Amino acid sequence: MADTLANPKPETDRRTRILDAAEALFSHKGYDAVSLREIARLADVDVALASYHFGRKRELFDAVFLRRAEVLNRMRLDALDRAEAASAPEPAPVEAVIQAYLRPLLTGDHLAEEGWRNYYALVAYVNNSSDLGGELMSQFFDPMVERFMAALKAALPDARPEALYWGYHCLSGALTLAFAQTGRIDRLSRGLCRSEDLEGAYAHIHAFAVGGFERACGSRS
Amino acid sequence: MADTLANPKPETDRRTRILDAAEALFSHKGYDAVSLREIARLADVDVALASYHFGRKRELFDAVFLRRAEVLNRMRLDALDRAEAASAPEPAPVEAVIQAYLRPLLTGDHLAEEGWRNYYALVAYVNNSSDLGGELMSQFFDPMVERFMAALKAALPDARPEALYWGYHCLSGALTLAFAQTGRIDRLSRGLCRSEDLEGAYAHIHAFAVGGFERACGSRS
DNA sequence: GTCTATACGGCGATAGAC
DNA sequence: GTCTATCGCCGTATAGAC
Repeated sequence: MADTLANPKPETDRRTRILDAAEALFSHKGYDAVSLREIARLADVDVALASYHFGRKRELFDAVFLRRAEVLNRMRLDALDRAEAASAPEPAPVEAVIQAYLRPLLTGDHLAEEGWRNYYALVAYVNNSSDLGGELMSQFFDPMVERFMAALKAALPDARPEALYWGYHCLSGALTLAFAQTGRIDRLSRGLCRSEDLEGAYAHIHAFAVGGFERACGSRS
Repeated sequence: MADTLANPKPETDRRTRILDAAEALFSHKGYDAVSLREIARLADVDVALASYHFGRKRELFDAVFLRRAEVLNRMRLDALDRAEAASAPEPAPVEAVIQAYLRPLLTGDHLAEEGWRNYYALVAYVNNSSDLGGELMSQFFDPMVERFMAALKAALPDARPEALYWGYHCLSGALTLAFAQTGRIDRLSRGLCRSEDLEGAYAHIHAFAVGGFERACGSRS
């Protein structure tokens, strides 16, 4: 269609600049503390351009939230596929399922990018928001989560279904609190643990969740 | 001092009405989405009265946060005292420590009160807020938490200290996500679990946390 | 002390002109 | 696609009534 390829660096799309600016601001200050003017200023575009591209403020927020959610879902589902393939025809063990859920997010090169750090803080904010949390998280993540629930059920066949759902709830809460990187664990541990160190947190959260699922969901392994 | 006792119901203090209104609004909409005018309207007082009693908006927020934090801290510390007394001279086992942390909050008559429900949602919001979370939670809860960390350390003497702090992080994340009552688990479980059912959640979160600490913190029990 | 009425400077969201 | 104008609400300060 377009022959705009002539321009080697298509000038970092103004639309993308708006998304980036919105992501950075929303993640640090939450939804309501951020204004469209502020986003426009940071993106170096006119105020009204955000509305032109995305509609209302809330729709811009959703667009920000969606953009990287799709990437995360793919990373996790790929990891789950690999874990299931590795143990086939047996179901993947609970350690491997939880690893597939956590590891693609808590380790890897993308952690160095500020955009991803920002996005994680945004997910933390949304997940624990009593008015946005249920709706947005379900909308963007639950199809992926349902595959993990099935894998957990296969790994823990003796579990009562409620225990599996509450187990996922605990895992989700632990992970997203880490995403918030509030610095609280730094203070509590007097510097021994650092909330910026998501890679270091991975092993701890993984071990905790495995132990939690095994105890709460009645593994007889 | 005062002989205002003559009035049987001292008309529900305007100051308290402001706190109640602020709590209800902050907990449902977060900090920035709420205006002082809205709070005053709900409390049926003049706008300026909030400033008169509490100063800046942020100071009102802190007052709301503090009011019930003190009650929670006392409930938990009393429960921990009882658990330690019950197992003396041995240290309280990890099950009992986690029970003392969770049970006073997740069970009891106060759960029927809307004010407490609102407050829990507020704690969920604050704990996962990347800018308020570290500061506010540490300020109001960490002295209490440090006694629990000591009890956990005594119960799990083989644990590495980092593992204990990350274990607490996981427990805190799981609990505060439950506080948010987002309705997400209802959707994910297709009605099998209900996020309003904090009493029902208690046993699941307790079991998960005990298993998590035992695995991640190397109990050899 | 406790409370009300009002005023001020500022900014965000949106509609409509260009 | 871009910008300008408008409108209403925001947090806060203050002067003074009870």
